[in-house]
Amino acid sequence: MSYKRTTIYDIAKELNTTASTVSRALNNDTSIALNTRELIQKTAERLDYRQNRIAASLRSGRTKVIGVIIPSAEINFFGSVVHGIEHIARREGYNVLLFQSNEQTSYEKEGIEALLQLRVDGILASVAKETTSLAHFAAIKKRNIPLILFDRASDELGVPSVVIDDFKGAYIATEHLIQQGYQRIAHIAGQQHIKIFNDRLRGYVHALHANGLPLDDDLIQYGKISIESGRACAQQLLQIANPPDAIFAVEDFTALGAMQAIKEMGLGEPWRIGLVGFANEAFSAYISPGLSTIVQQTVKMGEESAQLFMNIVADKQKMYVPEKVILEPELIIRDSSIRK
Amino acid sequence: MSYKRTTIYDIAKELNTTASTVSRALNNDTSIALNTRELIQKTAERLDYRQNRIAASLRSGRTKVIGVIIPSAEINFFGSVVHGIEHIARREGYNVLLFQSNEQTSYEKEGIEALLQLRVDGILASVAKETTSLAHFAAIKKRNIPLILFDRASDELGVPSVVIDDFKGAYIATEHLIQQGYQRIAHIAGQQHIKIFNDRLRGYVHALHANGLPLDDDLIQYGKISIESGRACAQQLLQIANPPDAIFAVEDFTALGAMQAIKEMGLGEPWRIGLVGFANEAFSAYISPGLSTIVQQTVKMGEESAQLFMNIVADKQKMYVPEKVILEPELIIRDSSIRK
DNA sequence: ATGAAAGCGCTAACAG
DNA sequence: CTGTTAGCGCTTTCAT
Repeated sequence: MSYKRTTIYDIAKELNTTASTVSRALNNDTSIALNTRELIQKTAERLDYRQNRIAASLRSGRTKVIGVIIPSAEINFFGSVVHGIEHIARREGYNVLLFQSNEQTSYEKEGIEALLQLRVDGILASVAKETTSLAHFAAIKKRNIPLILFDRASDELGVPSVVIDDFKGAYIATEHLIQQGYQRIAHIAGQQHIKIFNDRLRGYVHALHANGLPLDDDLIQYGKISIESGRACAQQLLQIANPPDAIFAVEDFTALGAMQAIKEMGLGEPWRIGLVGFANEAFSAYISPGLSTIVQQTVKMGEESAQLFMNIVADKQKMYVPEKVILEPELIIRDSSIRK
Repeated sequence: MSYKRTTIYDIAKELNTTASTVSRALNNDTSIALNTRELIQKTAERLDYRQNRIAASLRSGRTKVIGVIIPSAEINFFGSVVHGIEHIARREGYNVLLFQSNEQTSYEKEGIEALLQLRVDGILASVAKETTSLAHFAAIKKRNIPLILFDRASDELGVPSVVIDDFKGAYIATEHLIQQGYQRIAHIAGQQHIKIFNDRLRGYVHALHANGLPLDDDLIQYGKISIESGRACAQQLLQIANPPDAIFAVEDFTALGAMQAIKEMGLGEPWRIGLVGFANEAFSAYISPGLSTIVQQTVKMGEESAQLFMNIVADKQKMYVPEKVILEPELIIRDSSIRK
């Protein structure tokens, strides 16, 4: 007693018409008389019909599915971006197929491979940290599948992208510390092969220059996006002969590690060492002291990415004139950087 | 100059053989001679061939895609569960299609509809908070598509499920507070139409009984999973004539709100009012005092869910003898519940 | 406004 | 071990 799926032929038979008429009616083709259209749609519902999109895709060549590759759904940032993508996708009748690369190039390749096999209509991606060569992404472009990069983007491929102005974010974070009266501001930097982390380093340097503060190499530690790395880098920084009185960390997790180090080293009231992070992770508002940080317009980022895709679908031309959307970062001031 | 995709016919023509041989070779069918198999595979690679899974699915009736419906990817818990699902799915050659219901029944229905249209081979889902009737899930079962529920499950549908032993989690959380010497332990409960929240309430009540403590209705506040609700409920509790000396909150966000209320009301050292949450959210380890809480085996939950699906695929029978996997919760003790 | 017919690319009987 | 053939369910030209 296996369940027999209703097809357009069943509906056609029921109503003494043909599959093509049924197909047209269900797609609301205006060349079908309104009353037959309505009759067919009602019958479809009665028979619990559901379009077989596999068959439709095979025939039409379009799947109405967008593939999205993110490093990890567990990072709040990407979760919100996906929300934004889904918002626009849903509105335009697309479904979103999500892939996590776990920051690994091998998974990233697998994901691209799978999405290409599934014949998704487009791919939106944020590059894994481990990834250095973008050759596997070039394969997407080669096949004329629209590709949009967000956040961890690159100009190398010549595809549209949506990014935050990381330079500016770092700049305003650093400048905020300067305005609070901190004098020796350190920076815990991220992996420099990743553009956004390099942008943040440069933003930091520029803010110092613009405000007449000297750049001291001893005040820059190269770490990673992790609590452990943040703690280790902060310990290094606070041990030097002429230690910093504030730290701008490349990311909130790094900042959290730094905060733990500051507390552990018993350097007095937390604000003694000013601290600003980047990303506004879920925990940043809840720790004490609250962590000052840079908010990124994550949902907007997703929406803009999806919109760029829709633009390409509407006008293939656009793929070849890659648009670049740059979103504004914003500073959230919490207790970790308020000097008393 | 549009890109022409390579098909098995192109490969067949190239090698003077037929599509079926090519198809078999690419699927590593051992009935094809090893050398022809290798030759075909090499040629496929050379021609940059990628299987059209749309066509394969249409023909075979299987898509090798599992649909997963979660309330939100932004909740850490579900992010990890998805990791677990992907782990098993990948191993078995399946892809995972993720849908977020945003805790809304309407999106949940849309998601199910979309997944059914896409003819996914199975659906794994966690029910939205807003959802009261499971009729739309019944539609999946009716179509003989394997359905597995995880975490927010229900026995009503008679489908396999994977859940945490919430009763036990609440029990050990409460008992831990008792063992620390707290005497008047309050509970901030969640929405009672959701089974897991009711289980937690019952676990709390049982632990009191088992340890000879009286049950006081004044010590139970009904709230929601949110910081605001946690704060409001805690304020209520701490204002009564004979206030509690400890609180077991239904979830970490609720506990966080309660912690804020305790701090704001200036009730002395944080541990004066013992506090335990549930879920081990990302922030719980980082706030101060660190929040004691119940860890759930999230990745395991995903793996078990996917495994249940694989079992059904291997043996259709299983769907009708719904298995239920119950995972053990574990207590993490942090400063918020250590009495000095 | 509707019907007839072809075919998207693949898999799977069946045949040999 | 390989080839022949049919068809999954839909869309879409072409015809009427």
